[in-house]
Amino acid sequence: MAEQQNYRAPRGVADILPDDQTVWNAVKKTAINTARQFGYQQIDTPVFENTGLFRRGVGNETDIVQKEMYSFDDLGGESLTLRPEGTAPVCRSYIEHGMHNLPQPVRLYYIAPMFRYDRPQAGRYRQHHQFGCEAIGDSSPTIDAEIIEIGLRYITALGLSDVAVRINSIGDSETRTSYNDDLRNHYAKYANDLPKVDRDRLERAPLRLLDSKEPATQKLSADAPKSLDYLSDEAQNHWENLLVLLDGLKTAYPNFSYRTDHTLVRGLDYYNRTVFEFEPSTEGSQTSLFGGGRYDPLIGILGGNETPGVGFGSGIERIILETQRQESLDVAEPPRNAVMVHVGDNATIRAAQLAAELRNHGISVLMAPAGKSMRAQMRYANRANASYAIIIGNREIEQGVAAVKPLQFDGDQKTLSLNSATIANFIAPSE
RNA sequence: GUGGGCGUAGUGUAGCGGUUAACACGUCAGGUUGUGGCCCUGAAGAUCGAGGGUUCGAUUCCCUCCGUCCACCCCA
Repeated sequence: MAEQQNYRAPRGVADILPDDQTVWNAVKKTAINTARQFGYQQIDTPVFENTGLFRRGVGNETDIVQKEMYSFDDLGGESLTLRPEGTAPVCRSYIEHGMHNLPQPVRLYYIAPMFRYDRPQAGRYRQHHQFGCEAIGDSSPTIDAEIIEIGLRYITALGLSDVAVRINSIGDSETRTSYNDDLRNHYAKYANDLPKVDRDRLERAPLRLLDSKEPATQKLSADAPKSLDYLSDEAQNHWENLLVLLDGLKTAYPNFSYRTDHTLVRGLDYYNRTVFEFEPSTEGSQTSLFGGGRYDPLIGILGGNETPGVGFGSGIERIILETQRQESLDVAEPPRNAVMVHVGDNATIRAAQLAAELRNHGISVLMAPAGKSMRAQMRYANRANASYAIIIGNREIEQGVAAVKPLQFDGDQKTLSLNSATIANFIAPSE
């Protein structure tokens, strides 16, 4: 009666299969080590939050909030949203747990799934994972530089090269208004020449005209007013100090260079002053590997005391794509210690017992499939990438021994007494 | 949300308006007496993405949907 349904993963989401896990783990480990090297501590926030957190935090007019959120009402009628980005939740947690009582700045990192209802394509998924860092409670440009340095170190540790760093300062909210007005006036003079996508943006988000991909608009952007010319004295000072600090990084990172780009703006409302983006110099569209900036207004917007913050997010999937494109990561699954080859009911029972004892010695042991021929089990051991085959048949049971055969290197098969300590001693423990 | 390419066994591919849809890898089983990797033999595995249409007949042509990839949008 019921139609048979073949389920597939929903659009834009993916399984991370066992063969993918080695790369994933290598990248995550690199991320964690890098963050720790800068004194950042891990934080995990819930996968869903109250919808209002993102409406207020990310900004109600942003594309993320307008059309990309997975929002739903729970059974109690509460509107919840699958986390589309990591900064607002971390700031919520900072406020909720009174982290202003900790030594400032509070340095936090996370590796977590993010959800955005978006049309999938290479490097863009409805569920993707971000490695992110947030430094909250310090307005000094040294922290801006630190956040960018984490990116450099991360990219370097992954063996990636040809990654371009662009930075800009979009100023403070006080100066942004007059900047936006001037920007709007600049483009408005040529409004009739603008493509309609950009004409729409003119009112709504003039900043976005700056990074428009439309050639007609780009031509106008070249001599558009620059946010850097509108900085308050304080923001100007912050910006200049940041550049000095970044120049200072060149001794530790000889290949590091950056470019200030007055067309760099970001799509989340909470940013002020410093914004930056890392992208590979190779062609492609979904290229932003690492991006972020300063968000001094955010904690206040979310109801906390005015507290400065700066951070970044970096997409794990995109990083993996890039390491594969550059073949910069050489990851291989290490061999397993041993596969237990056992023929005969008594041998199987004894082999299972021995395997359990060997695991007490820290050895990883895989049972070959029971009831199959010895040849089949040996083939299994080979495919399992095992260092040793431990062979137990009726002959071994009678003599109280086990045959131990090295599979990964040349060497003779040894007959050892059927004793876990003896065998464990012969096989090097996993660590 | 817009535009374009693609959709054949687990994976990667071939194929053609017409009888049993091919190949490689992988899987499973063998290659005599209990031992892997190479090699050899055999087997299983595909309603040719789904639905509809054109046709005597479609996996092959057309439409819709779904998925995927690319570009836009946006962003990580």
